[in-house]
Amino acid sequence: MPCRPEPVSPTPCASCPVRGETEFRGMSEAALDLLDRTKRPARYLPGQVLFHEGDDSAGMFAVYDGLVGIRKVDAEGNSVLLRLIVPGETIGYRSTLLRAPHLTSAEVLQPSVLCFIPSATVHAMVERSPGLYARFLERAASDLRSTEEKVLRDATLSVRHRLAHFINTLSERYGYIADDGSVTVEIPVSRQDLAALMGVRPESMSRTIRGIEDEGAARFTGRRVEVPPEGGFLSSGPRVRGL
Amino acid sequence: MPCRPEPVSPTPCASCPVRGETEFRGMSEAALDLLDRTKRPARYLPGQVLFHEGDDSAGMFAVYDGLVGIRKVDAEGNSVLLRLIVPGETIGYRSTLLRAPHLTSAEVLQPSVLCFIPSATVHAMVERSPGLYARFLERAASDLRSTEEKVLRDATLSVRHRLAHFINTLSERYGYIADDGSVTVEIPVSRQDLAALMGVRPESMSRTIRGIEDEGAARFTGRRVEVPPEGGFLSSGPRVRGL
DNA sequence: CGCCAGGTTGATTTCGCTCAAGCAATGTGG
DNA sequence: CCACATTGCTTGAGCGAAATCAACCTGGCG
Repeated sequence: MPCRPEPVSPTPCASCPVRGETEFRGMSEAALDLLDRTKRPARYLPGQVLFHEGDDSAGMFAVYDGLVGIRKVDAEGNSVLLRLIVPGETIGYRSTLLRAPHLTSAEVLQPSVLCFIPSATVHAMVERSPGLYARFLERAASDLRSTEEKVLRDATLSVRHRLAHFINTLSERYGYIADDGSVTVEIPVSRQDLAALMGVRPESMSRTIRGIEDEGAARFTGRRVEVPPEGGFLSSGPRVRGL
Repeated sequence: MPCRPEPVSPTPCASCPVRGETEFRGMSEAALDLLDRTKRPARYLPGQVLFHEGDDSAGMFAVYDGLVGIRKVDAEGNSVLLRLIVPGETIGYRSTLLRAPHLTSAEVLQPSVLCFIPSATVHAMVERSPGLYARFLERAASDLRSTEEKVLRDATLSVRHRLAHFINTLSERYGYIADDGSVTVEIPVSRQDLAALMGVRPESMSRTIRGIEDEGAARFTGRRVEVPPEGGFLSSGPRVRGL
């Protein structure tokens, strides 16, 4: 449905505002130069798929701006959204570095600017700066940590508490605090994807939100949540199962 | 409850039967020599804890023989068994390499022989053989993959199907095929841990097993399962939700 | 012997799924 | 410009799977 990625004029990596958070921080001039010459920055629209599970990797993507979702689908067509990728993070590093097929698919969720970095460039860079390996290992470890935490949350928390936790983490990036202390958070994904992110059916998501609204713990309007001060919803945090 | 680890006489790494599957395959003589001089092989008994979540890492463990479980516990005391570590795998590499606290705990589940490798040794080795980083990245990627698959399975499959899948994977290491084609699998963990591995309560595990027995899809006796030929249970594989 | 942890069973409840319909917003072709 | 699909979200009714709470075995082990 959406159109092709539209190339944008490259920002030099040296002055890239998010590079300091990527694996490409602290690299040599030469390596940075190679990156500058071969990267392909482009604008992507929601719905565009960067790669599918099983595809061979042509390279990795660095998120400059926007939001991308990592999805995994089983044989019966059930799917979960494993995680969201925000600016400063990279996508597809595993497949590129290990020259292995993708194990997940990646789909643009918000209008985004991504730098595509061809496999050859990545391999050339890790050859020259061995420190890069350590960075990617950190990234892998971080992804592993968050996925393990997700396993634990999904196994022990109710949908409601999982949602609270998710909105809590969102609030760091997508939240604003009003004068009265209430917090408004912009949820950057559709209801369906929100459900896929919590590992439940869309209907269950709807009902959970309904329940929260009914008791006034928060107000959902479209993709916006408003949590009252001393939010009966967020600050309650993960408690016992039935609350 | 169980006693201390009991040191065993070291097998030289050069003739270690499982080294070919570890990250320490294909290393230089010198590095291997360092490993030989500083590793501390010992025998461990079920129940012994190698480290707790939050502990600083003193080094990593290589599993020579036996079985270790990786556990994660939340604030309310709920816990899941994230994965089992079998011979040829390493434990605690993340914390050691990144000099970060452990994010999970590790508990011996079967009588085991483990080589403890002090942090200093690990760091000295990765300094000298940069290829080691690639190996650990592979390991991290592999752990990430299996954890992502677990998220998907837990979200989409019934307890029964998750159990079938688990026994299926166990059968590769712990299964024997009888003359009549039936498969017997040794389950190397307690019922409690089996439940924690599936992310359910022990009672639910009991009932699930009961249900499978009642319809003759398999026979459970203690820690042994016998699945009849053309196993109505394993080969059925993950199907629809309700089967 | 009595205790205790691990495991099973029973009764009940609750949560989330299924199937089905309804509804608003958007798009499309005549 | 209107009739009509389509898509995303919500709601309802009923069901089923797993949690909860509680009791009760069983086999080690002091």
